[in-house]
Amino acid sequence: MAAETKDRILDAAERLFADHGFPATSLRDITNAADVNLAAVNYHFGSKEALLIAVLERTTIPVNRDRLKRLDQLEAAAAGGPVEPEQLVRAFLTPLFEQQSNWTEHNFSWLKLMGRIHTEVDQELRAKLIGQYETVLRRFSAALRHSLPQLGQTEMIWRGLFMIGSMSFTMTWGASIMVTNVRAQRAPMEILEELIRFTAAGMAAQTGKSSK
Amino acid sequence: MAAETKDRILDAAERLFADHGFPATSLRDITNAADVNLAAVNYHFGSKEALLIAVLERTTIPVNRDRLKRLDQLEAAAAGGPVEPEQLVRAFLTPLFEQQSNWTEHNFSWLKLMGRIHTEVDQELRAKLIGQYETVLRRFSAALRHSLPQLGQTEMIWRGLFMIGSMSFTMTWGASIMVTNVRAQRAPMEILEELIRFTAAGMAAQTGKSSK
DNA sequence: GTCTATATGCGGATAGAC
DNA sequence: GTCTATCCGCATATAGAC
Repeated sequence: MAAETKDRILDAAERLFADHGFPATSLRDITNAADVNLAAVNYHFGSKEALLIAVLERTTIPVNRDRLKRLDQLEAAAAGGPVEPEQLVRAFLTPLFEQQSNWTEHNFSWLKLMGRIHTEVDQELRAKLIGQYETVLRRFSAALRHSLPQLGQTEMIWRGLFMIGSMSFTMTWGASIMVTNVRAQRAPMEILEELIRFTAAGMAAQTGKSSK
Repeated sequence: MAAETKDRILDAAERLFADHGFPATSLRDITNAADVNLAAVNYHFGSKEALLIAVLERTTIPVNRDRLKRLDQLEAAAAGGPVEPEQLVRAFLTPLFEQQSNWTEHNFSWLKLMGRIHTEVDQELRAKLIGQYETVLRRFSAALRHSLPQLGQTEMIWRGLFMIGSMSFTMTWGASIMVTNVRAQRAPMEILEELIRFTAAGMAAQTGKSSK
């Protein structure tokens, strides 16, 4: 039953962290929801913070692996030439959405949690998590610079930030908005397509120096 | 000294909520930083949550007033015709950045806090805050539909969400990124211009049904 | 209005029985 | 591996002196 207990804790923690945030979620909330003993978290994971890391890595590792695989394929197909910016944006965003494709109010916890992480976790813990993204960010920004040579490096950094912001906010609030606003109803993959169109257009927008 | 105490609490709370988040900040942290007595918060504001609302409203009210004023001017100038989407995006985003134009690591608390609110505060409290935005959102989305008639209502909702995501994430993390990455150095008003270019391009991106 | 002292409860973590 | 019982600190909030 050991493995099952661990997974039940991970599932409950993922959902509760996503819904209420990390500091606002107690171990008692988690162990009650998972229907396991209070002491089990510290037995299996060591601490609340280590539990958070385990929850995140369960998904970030395969997502980032998939991102790099897609980028490899695009660059191989381009044979040294630039890749379409929209293809790069797509390769970066798609693995996230595929991770949890049945995106309903009660079934998109990891996405929502990842959205939260960017704004909620303290700097120190965040630094650990960002380490996992180093390769991904480096390779994608190099590819984008190649395909959008008119962009300066500073512009690239800021536009990348804007893109991650759209993505993260959408993951955090998208499902809630679909619940409260019937007009917003869309399948997750349609929302992904909307997000790709929006961010690809933003990334490729004219730079400040040229005139309209 | 009463008014001064209240303001000192508001200033300290704004900075600490922004840096560490609402649940992770204790009243002790706040009253120590403000150099006032622990009991002063409950005396002046009633509760920790009421203090948060006071901190937010100190800025949201003038910002939203300014947004509507700018929109009034644009619509008056357009005399019933559509307003350029970029002008609408500019009118929506500028008041925020002007609110705290000296944007350095330790001097952009309110922006950062507003970025956090979208992801950190629980649904119930957020609903109260969103009430203040109702008029603003309704009027801006009507104006955008007028100037981008090819967008369906659903697409408009999602693109608005993407825009708010970019804005919110930039406010939360922009200053930290400037500190850790020298290449990202920019004046706040230049970042605002970058954000306007990015989001205006995204809002105006071709819709899904048309071909590239 | 401002302070000290304190009520009361929840938090993470652990000791030790089974 | 799982449980109960408990430690101990910090949280918000308030009572009541000044």
